[in-house]
Amino acid sequence: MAKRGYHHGNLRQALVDAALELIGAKGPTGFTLSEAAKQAGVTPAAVYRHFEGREDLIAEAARQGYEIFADLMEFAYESGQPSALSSFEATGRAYLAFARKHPGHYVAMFESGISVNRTPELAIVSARANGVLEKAAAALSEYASPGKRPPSTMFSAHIWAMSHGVVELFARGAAGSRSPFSPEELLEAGIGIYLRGLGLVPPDG
Amino acid sequence: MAKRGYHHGNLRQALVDAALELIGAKGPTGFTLSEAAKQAGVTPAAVYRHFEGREDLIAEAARQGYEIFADLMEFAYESGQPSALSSFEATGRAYLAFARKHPGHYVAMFESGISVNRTPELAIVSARANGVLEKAAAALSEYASPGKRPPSTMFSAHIWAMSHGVVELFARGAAGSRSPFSPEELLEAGIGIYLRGLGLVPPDG
DNA sequence: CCCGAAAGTGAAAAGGCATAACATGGCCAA
DNA sequence: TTGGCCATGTTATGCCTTTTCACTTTCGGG
Repeated sequence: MAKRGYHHGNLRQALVDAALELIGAKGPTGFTLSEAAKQAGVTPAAVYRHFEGREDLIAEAARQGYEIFADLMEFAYESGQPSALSSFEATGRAYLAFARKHPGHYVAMFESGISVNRTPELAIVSARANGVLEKAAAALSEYASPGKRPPSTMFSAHIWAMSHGVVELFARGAAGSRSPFSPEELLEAGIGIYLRGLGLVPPDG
Repeated sequence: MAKRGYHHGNLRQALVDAALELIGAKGPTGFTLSEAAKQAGVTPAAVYRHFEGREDLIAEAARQGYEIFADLMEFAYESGQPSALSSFEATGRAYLAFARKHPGHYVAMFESGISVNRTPELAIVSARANGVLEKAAAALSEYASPGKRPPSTMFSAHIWAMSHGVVELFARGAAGSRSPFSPEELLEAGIGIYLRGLGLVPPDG
């Protein structure tokens, strides 16, 4: 697996790994194709044997991120079964956990400026991640009175939006720069209030 | 005002305007200092008579954005008075409206990677915008039963997070790429459910 | 009127992206 | 075993961007 001699052996993935590390450390702007190449022990031109360019490399990093993300969501969903509520809450927590444990992937996915519609592959895997949350929302939604519940796609969109907003505004950047609360308690409380609004959790203290 | 001869007359603001236009059109990555200079009818080196560099120019664009944003929030707040609820809802809507009407400013503020703690000025004006939302949240919060309401700073953080999440995920990028709902109805419904969770609006249909 | 400082120019260094022509060596087939 | 194909990497090159430095032009106050 190590680069023995002229041919690297596994350059494509080595470049993705280098990109992830650099993007996680210095942001999508600080990341340069040249530095990723150097880190992989190769000249910048070699990158073009495996990717169409800088953007394409970032897109592949994002794709792998969505793959991991979808897997995590599915695992969280299973862990919460058979309770619809605990399944849902587990998937909600998975979002923040993913952002924390995979900063490079997270930034490539949500802060690098690449569109999810850039390639069909990216759209598909992103839809898979989205699908898990929607499934969890749909199952939980059954327990709400039909009169006041929104469509489950809207339900999941709300949860995704709040999760994303909490991560972007309060979990990234200078620590706690914008709020005295930890992102975890912020998100937990926010989702709790939202679910109470749907009548899905009891209005206790 | 027009650039008559050697001296421009108003280059600093002309550069900011060019930057805003370019950032709004091609994203923070697509924006280059050189192109902004060209658009202002000046060589790239001239930029350094007014800004420390590329980042500083973006930061100034963001600062002006926060200024407009804070003004909008304050105006929305006043418009809703004396009702705490309508004041609050107006400020919520102002977020999305701002993102729609000032894409360049919005991107410079939230997608360019500049930190709000970059300069004291930026931190102050951002705190001013934040303060309006917090004030609206605090006023409305009075009507919630003391037992189940969160601190008003958390309240406003939730609203800000959901607004930001909706804009980022559903209002920007390929239109409607991730949801069949318009950002406006998504946000309106989401905030409505959240407020119901706090017992601040009646649980009607 | 004149002279100093503010504001813009031109040139050049350093570095990134991208392409093209060239080099290497792994692997398959005869 | 050996010859050659072609995937993979390198070197060379062009163009663009950021940033700095020395130089020039103009404005405005004494």
